[in-house]
Amino acid sequence: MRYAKGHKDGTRQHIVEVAARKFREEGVAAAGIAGLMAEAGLTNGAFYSHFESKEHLVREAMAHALGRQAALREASPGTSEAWIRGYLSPSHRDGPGQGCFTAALAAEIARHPKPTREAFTGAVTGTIGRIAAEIPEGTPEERESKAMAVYGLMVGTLQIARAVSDKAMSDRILQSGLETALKLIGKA
Amino acid sequence: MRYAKGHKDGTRQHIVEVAARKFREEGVAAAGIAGLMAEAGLTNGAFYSHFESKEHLVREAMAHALGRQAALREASPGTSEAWIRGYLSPSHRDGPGQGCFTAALAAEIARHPKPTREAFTGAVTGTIGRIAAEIPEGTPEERESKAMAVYGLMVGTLQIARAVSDKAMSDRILQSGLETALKLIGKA
DNA sequence: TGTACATCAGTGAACGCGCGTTCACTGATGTAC
DNA sequence: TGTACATCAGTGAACGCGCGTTCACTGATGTAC
Repeated sequence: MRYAKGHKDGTRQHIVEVAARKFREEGVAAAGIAGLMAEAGLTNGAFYSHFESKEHLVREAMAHALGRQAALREASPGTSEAWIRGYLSPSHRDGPGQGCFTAALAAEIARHPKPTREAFTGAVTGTIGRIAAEIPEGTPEERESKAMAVYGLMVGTLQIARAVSDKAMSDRILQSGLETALKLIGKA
Repeated sequence: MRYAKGHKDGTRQHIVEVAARKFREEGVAAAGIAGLMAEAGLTNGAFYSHFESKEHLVREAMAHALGRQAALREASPGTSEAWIRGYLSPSHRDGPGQGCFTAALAAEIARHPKPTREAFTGAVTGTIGRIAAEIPEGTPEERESKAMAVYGLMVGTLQIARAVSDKAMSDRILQSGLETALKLIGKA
């Protein structure tokens, strides 16, 4: 068969989306090429006509996931509170595949090559900037500092809530993180 | 050769220590049995006369690392501030092998079988309890809630500081997390 | 219009490798007689 | 005291398996003449 114009770009995009989900769900190391391609409806061999290596796909999947999150935030600014409530919610905890890339994979990204970590750094800088922009009081430095702490709190809290086996305790952890996060940005 | 009494226990303990370090440094999935045993000065075959499976070693290594951290904290109570300063320091960021197990592996633990997550839950409960005990004000519930948020902040902040490729930014993230954490426990 | 060839996204078998796990074996020592 | 056997921590080769990656091939379509 021959393919319509833009077909290959579409396929590539589809692989990136599947990867972005599977990496967050299973971890980068645990998600293999063959399984990924099968879920995208292709065979393993096609992978290397789209990407140079698995590491390059990691970069693209990360850019996709982080970019999507940024776009969603930009689309509805001034709603830090709603964003934080969604972030520290049971449904985000229970659905890592469509959730925060940082919470799912920061520890693993820390062990990846520098180009991957550089791409990550750019996205984190953006996220912190967006949080800082909505903090009502303080100098720019104070607001950036607070935004960093709030983001750290959100990421760590979500991770601990995911790792803990006791549901009631997990819920309390989310709730506690939420209250403190809102207090820090001056919304409670 | 025949071995002295207690020799096998010593060997086992040594394997657990090596594993606790390598898991934190490389991740559980990326640290293999053969490499682990070689670093412990043994060959791969000996592993299964000490442990039932890799997953059982994960549990033991986690208990070891988390227990050690708890013991260190108990040995010098009333020094939350010093503990938090050490936690959110460049040297902790740069030495995950001897550092916080949660920050290094929480996301991976979340994908492990329930018994592993249950052991993790117990340790986290203890850590939160110790932080809560040193918060000066509030009802027990309020102090537990604050302790959960502080621990989440510490874990997330350390992870982001580790993943980011820009050293200056990483330092600022640690510093910001530190200031806010101290403020939350009423020490600044 | 008909034929020969170029294009190219995707197939699927194979590569070497390291994984977790198993197992027959080693060899130094302790014990029984 | 000397010999035969039991014990057992550790060795190292091998198991099947899935990994990331390579590559010869397929087959539908577009293009040239």
